[in-house]
Order: sequence, then C-alpha cells, then structure tokens
Amino acid sequence: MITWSPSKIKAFQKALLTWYDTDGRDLPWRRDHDPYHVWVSEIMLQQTQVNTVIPYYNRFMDWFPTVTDLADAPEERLMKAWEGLGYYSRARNLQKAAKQVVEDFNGKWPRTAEELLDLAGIGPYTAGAIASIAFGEPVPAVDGNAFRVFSRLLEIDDDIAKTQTRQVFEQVIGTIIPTDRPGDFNQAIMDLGSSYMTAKNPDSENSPVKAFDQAYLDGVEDQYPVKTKKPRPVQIPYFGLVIHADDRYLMEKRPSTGLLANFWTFPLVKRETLLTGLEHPETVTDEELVTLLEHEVAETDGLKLHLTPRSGKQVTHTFTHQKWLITLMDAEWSGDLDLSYFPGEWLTASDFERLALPKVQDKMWQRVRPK
DNA sequence: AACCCGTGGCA
DNA sequence: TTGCCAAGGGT
Repeated sequence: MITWSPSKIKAFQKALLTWYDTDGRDLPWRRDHDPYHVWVSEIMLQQTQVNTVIPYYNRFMDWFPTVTDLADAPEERLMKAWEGLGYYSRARNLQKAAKQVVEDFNGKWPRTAEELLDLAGIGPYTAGAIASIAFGEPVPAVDGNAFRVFSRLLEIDDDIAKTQTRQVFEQVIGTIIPTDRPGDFNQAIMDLGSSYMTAKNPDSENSPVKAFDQAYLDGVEDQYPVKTKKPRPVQIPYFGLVIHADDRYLMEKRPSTGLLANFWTFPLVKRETLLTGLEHPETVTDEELVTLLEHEVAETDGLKLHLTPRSGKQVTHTFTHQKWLITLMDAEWSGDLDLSYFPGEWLTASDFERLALPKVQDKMWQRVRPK
C-alpha cells in the first residue's frame, strides 16, 4: 500500500469532483438530497445493480411518497413493491426503520452516521452514504466500488472478504474525503467504479483519475482488489407438489425465518427427508421414491394423494449459497377441502397476481399453469 | 468471524 | 453452463 501527500490528495479531489460535475450519472434519487429518497435508494441498491433498481425505486416513491406512508403501508403491499428484488428482509427492515423514524424520532431523521446505525437495515456503508449525501457529514461510505477503486489507487492488498479490512479502507478514505463535498465525493467514487474502474474489463486508460491509479500505472490492476473466493452453492433436490382441485392450487406458507421467509410456495419436500433412516438409500428406485413421498405427505400433512411425476417437469433455481433441483409432482385432489392438518391454503391464479411470490415459485407456476 | 439471505446480467 | 459480480446487513 502506498500513501498520498496532502497536495496529492487535493489534486485527486479536484480531478474526481470536476469529472463528477460534468459526467456524473443523472439518477432518480439524485434529484434532491431528501433523506427518505437517499435512504430508500441505498437500501434497494444493496447488492443490486442500478438498472435493476430504477423502476422499483420510481414505483416505490409512487406508492409510498413519504416515510409516514411507508410506516403505515400494509405488509402485503410492501412485499409486492419489493417482489423480484430479492433479499426481502431489506423490505421488512425498511418498514421497521420507517416506524422508528416516525415514532421514536417524531419524523426528524438522525443526521449522523453513528445515530443512523441504530436504524434497522442500516449498517456501516449505508449509514455513511446517508450521512454524507443527505446531511453533508464527511464520513466514508465503503461499498464494493470503494473497495475496488481505492484498492487499485493505493495498491491496498488486504483481503476485502475479511470483516476487519473495512476499517483499513475507512481509515484511508477518511484522510482523502473532502469536508466540503463528502456526499458528492462518495457518489463520484461509485460512478467511477461503475464506469472506468470496473470489476471486469476496466478502462483505466481513459479514467479521469488514471494519473492517481497506482495499480494501473504499474500494470497490475487485474490483481486488485484482493478477495478470497466463496464456495459454490450446495445442490438440494426437492419434490414440488402441484396439488390442484379445478383451478385452485394447494399452497404452503414458509416459516417466518430463514430463506424466503413467509412466502407462499407449492409444498416442497426435500428428497433427503424421504431417504433418512434407510439402510441402502442409493438403491431406491424412482417408483419407490414416489411411494415414500406419498407416505410422507400422508403422515405429516394428513393428505392421501396419488402423485404422478412427469418427464420434463424439472425446475432449477440458484440462490447465493443453494441450488434447488425441483422435480414437480402432480396430484388431482378429489376429496373435500378440509385442511385441518395442513399448514396451507387453496389459492387461484388471481391470488398469484395479487400476492408477492418468490422467483422459484413463479418458475414452478410457469411450468404447470394452463395455457 | 463465518454464514445466511435473492435475483439478474454477463462473459 | 458456470462463475462472478452488483451502492451489504443481520446474526
């Protein structure tokens, strides 16, 4: 890692902000510095690309124009606004924080990064972003862009996958961020990281700060940032039960914690569940597996079904750390609709449009819906 | 501190 | 297809 003199820091600030003034992106949440606007956009942008966020942000401001509207929003409406964005705890924490602002702070926003950290869903990055952009506090906002940009500028070789590395960057950026335009500085770093100093195929030759880019000048920018790799997703085989009575489908509500919390899906049974306790699970035939599945559903849910697998009805969906391989099984339900023993409800296609559904459920539905 | 938590774009 | 990345936070 190299260090910069005070005069070099001044020169960098000028080069960066001059470029930002002319070439900075015009984004919906940059039309003012309203903390509500900044805050919602920052939450949506967590681990999500700008082009994906733009339509969600515009619709969100249409549905929930003020922090009070958000605090008072019905749960179902809130989740529909977030449907497809992923990381759904962001939406729930967003409303939790809105209620904190309305009730605990009487509508007056905390104005420092330290205070903002007390709000649900706001961590060190988002606190720095809101404090600097909305309130002008000279604090760093260290996101993936800042890691990448500054690791190259200064040849910082700490592993950005490690928790403690954040402090290294916050300390360094703290000496470089200008006190008069901290919000513009942080946003300029993000624009730089998404234009010239990108993760793949960077265009440092034309970067407005290429004279300050030590890794580029040394021809080693492909070595930055240093980041250890994550393990690939584990594969989990499931059976997806498509149980229908006329135009109604039996849906199950997922637990209130964990992956896809509280979402409706077709009932899902892990293949592993059917094989535990067997002496030679590897010898089980497909037909025997179906029988085991029917017994499992009968025991746990009180449903006597005749399940029919169909070829070509496999659905796959990859999350950050899991890959689901779902074999769809059909069953026509001819009994009454008593669900005393089953934690679910019968839903129709019109319900599917009204409710927020996770992508994997939509994939299953597209495979089985009548055309 | 390591792991969990979604989805879409792209080479 | 696979792997990686994208304005991270919670536990």
